[in-house]
Amino acid sequence: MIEAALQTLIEDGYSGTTARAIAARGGFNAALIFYHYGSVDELLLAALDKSSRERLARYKEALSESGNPEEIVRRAADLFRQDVDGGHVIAVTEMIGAGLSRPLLRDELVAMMRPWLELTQQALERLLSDPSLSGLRSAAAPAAFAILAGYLGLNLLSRLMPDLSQTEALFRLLEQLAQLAPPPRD
Amino acid sequence: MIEAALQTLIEDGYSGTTARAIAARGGFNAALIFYHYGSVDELLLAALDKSSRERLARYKEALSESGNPEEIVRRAADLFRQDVDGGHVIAVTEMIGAGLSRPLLRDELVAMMRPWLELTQQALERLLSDPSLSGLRSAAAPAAFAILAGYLGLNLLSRLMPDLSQTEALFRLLEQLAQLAPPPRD
Amino acid sequence: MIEAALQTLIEDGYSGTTARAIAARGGFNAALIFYHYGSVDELLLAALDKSSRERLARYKEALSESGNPEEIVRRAADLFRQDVDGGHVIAVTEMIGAGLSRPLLRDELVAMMRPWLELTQQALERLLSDPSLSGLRSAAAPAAFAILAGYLGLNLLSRLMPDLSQTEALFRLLEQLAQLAPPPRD
Amino acid sequence: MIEAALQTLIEDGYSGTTARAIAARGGFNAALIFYHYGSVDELLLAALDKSSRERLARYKEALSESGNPEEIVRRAADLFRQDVDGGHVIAVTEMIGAGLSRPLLRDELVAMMRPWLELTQQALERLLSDPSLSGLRSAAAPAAFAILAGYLGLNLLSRLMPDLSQTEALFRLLEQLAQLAPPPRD
DNA sequence: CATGAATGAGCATTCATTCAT
DNA sequence: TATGAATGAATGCTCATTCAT
Repeated sequence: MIEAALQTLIEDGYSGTTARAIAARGGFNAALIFYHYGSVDELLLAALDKSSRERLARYKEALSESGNPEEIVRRAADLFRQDVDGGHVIAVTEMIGAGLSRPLLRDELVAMMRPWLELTQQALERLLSDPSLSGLRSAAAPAAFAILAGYLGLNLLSRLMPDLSQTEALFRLLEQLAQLAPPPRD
Repeated sequence: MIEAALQTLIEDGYSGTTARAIAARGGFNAALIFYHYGSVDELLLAALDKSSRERLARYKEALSESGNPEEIVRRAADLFRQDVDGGHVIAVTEMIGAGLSRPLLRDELVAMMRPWLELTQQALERLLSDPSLSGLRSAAAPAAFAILAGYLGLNLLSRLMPDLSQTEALFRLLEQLAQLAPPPRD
Repeated sequence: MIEAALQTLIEDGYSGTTARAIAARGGFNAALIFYHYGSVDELLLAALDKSSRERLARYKEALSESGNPEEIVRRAADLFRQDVDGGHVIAVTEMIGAGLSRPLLRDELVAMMRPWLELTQQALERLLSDPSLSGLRSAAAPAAFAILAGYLGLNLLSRLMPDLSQTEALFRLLEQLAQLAPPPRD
Repeated sequence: MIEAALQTLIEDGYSGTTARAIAARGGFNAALIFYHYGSVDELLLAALDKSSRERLARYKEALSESGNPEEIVRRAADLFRQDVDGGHVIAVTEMIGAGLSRPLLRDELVAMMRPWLELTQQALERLLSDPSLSGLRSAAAPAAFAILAGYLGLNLLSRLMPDLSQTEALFRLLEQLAQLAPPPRD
């Protein structure tokens, strides 16, 4: 059910994700959605939450494994590629777009995004922990925000104009930049 | 009419931007939308196009005025702030979200985004024209793409979670980074 | 539901047979039409199909019962009178008029008319089976077509100008003509 | 204007014959229809009336020219073919279908049909004027009604199912039958 | 005469949601 | 737990008609 909701969200967009469309994809009765989740939005939120948790766990693992900055960037980029290909990012983006003008949705989405912000910020702080970079330490919070924003925006643009997408070139660029960073000490 | 459409798009999101909602805001009959534009989407596209052109012109002007990188970043940041406050970016983002699963919409939106991509890339190429940065010259295209993506993502996140927004800190960070860049020679 | 659709078609014509008009007559919600039939036209087609089948069965029975030509004509005329009074023919005619410029409708209507053409042709061939009429045998197909056309046209005209209708006189005439035909042999 | 109305009626059916559609075909402003005719239906009626008069005159001429029954049938059949091909009959039929449930339309249409009924009846009476056919003289009125009905019904069916149409075979049959009739005496 | 713009009513259709079973 | 049927409120869109110019 959650799977069907997510897939519909990814393929048909928020406005195409009707109770009937989800039910048709999942092969169950549309009324079940209301029986189990109360509303379409709540099912969508539950689906997104599950997907978010699972992916967050994988990112945590990838970032916690030791390695030099270059490797970390590469691992994160790999995960990002998987997420983009799997449509997970688009699902988040669709919900955010819809949630902007729906306070209830928004609050839930914010709660869902928070751990991502924290994870990113921690990862950055670790990268910037080298004494030579102490001047950049205060940049961790805004940079984390920017990375998350880029994560969404990049996916949005890549989907909109796949022909002009520069996402791959961008990842290679980031990997090069990461080589300039000092290796972790731990 | 275009004004009413844009405002509705900004305040109520794409799915809330119905012909009747636009008409109510603008104080005219909903049928007029179809008389003049044929469909709601076409009105929205026309509105977005107008808004996009106007803003693009202002950015072009701001970027073409001479100045060191720091000033250019500051001017661009000022424009971005205005756009975010005015909701222009959110209008684009809403349309992109909607256009993802609507090929007709998508094509028009891509055409609308292209000049922005070009403008950004040209500006970057000028910034990177200093011989000392020749190694980064090939980065202009992916970086332009990333900047546009950040432009959208940042606005999306800022709207979603205004309390956690780091946009201002980010701009200050960028201005600091810009100080490191070599000044233009011309 | 089918009943309400048919009655509305008969009384209000094709263009008056809106989902709301049908629902109002039947005392149910208009959305039900789309839930069960997908579209107004499909409901109309289903209604017409049911009516057509039922009446076809009755004609088949009436024509298969033995009797001399005069009796057969009389039985057919009786059925025709019932159909005209019940409005069944007008329902068909309205749909045909509408189907002329709607390919999908037309195909279904043609399929619905075919068995009538066949039944009429078979009945005529039986009437013309007498050796003395062998010269007319090839007339069965065009005559069947003409009879069906007359069936529709007569009803159309009778409805349009009931005061000038000569349908009854026509039936009496046909019965007289039938007396001239040789009785069946079997 | 009248031409555009007629063509639209023929090609798009009554329900497709909107003020806009007529205006688009004729290349004039839709409001003109209301300025000159008051309503779409009135324009349609005027168009039909003009067409009816013109064709009636031609039939009158064809039937009044001397000739044996066979020739008369052939001339009438030729005119019928022209009318069917030109769509004139379909225009009448569409209007009749629409007029059935619109009393105002109906009255006008009846007035328009009357001279056709009279013409047909007179032609029949002339054909039946031979003393040997005195028994059939009372058949002229119902037969005229039947012929008019067949005229409409045949065209309706021919348009609906052109592949199965037997109209041509029917005309040949009628011409053969006409050979059996006694030649006129005049 | 002619037109572009405007309007209110109406239409097919869809949707989230409810409810009896 | 699950479902088919039902409903009221929307939605995009079209239409005949009007009106100011």
